Amino acid sequence: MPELPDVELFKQYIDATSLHQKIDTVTVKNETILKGITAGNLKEKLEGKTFNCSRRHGKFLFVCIDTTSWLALHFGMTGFLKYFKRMEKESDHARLLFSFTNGYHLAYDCQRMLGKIQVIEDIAQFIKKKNLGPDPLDPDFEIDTFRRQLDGRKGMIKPTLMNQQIIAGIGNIYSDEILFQAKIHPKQAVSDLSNEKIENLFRHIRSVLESAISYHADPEKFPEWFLLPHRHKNGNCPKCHTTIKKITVSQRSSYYCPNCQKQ
DNA sequence: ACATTGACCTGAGAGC
DNA sequence: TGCTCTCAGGTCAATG
Repeated sequence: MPELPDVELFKQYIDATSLHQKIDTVTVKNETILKGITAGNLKEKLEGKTFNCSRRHGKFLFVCIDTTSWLALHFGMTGFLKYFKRMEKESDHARLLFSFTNGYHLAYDCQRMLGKIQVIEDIAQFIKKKNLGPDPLDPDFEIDTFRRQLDGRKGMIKPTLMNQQIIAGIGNIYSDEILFQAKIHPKQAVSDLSNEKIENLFRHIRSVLESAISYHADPEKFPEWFLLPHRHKNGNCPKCHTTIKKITVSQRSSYYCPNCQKQ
């Protein structure tokens, strides 16, 4: 689930539920999701503190603890957050639990444990160290930046869009949606894209991600012209009704319309 | 420097 | 019912 739109919604969720609440206890249920910090040190670092603000870059969510530290959350393939009061409402794979003094809890749930939580000192430094590309919803991300990022690339467009070092936040699902809206075949070589195609692609990156957030990243609420609700076996293209095709592109399944997205 | 591959995890669902 | 196999929206290190 967690690509940029999902993580943006997690941010809104944490802002609406967990900011400005005193953390009473931190329970680490599975230490594998911690990176660079032990359960004991994390407890020590957080208990008695308050989450004051949050930020997002690509698929990372940052929650500030104090002036010199942030909690950096990554959700892997199956991570999400859940805020609840009664313990029987706790989700099945809660790996980390923040219990606030108001009696509520915030769980970090991650079934496959591919997500990671760490404590960092500086977001800009973290982004630089990971070599993350620009966030496509950042107002400073403009067409010229995008062109520069694609310059010299020889690979296929889909894996390029999913490369976090080129643009941060797009995964398997939304790359399919963006390419569908931009009418580009997932295997199209980046070097073969015309200027016009690149501009069009740039526009669709923003519009798809923004729309997805506004529809709560829920395929059931997506408008009819989205590919996502039809992105399955025997699905039909919402534009021309051709049967959606499934292929493998760099080891990930890709769905596209063979009529609208010609190579 | 860039592109591609396999490994890392767990569990749901399909097929037998 | 129970077993096995495949697949899943993530990255990362190692290889060509």
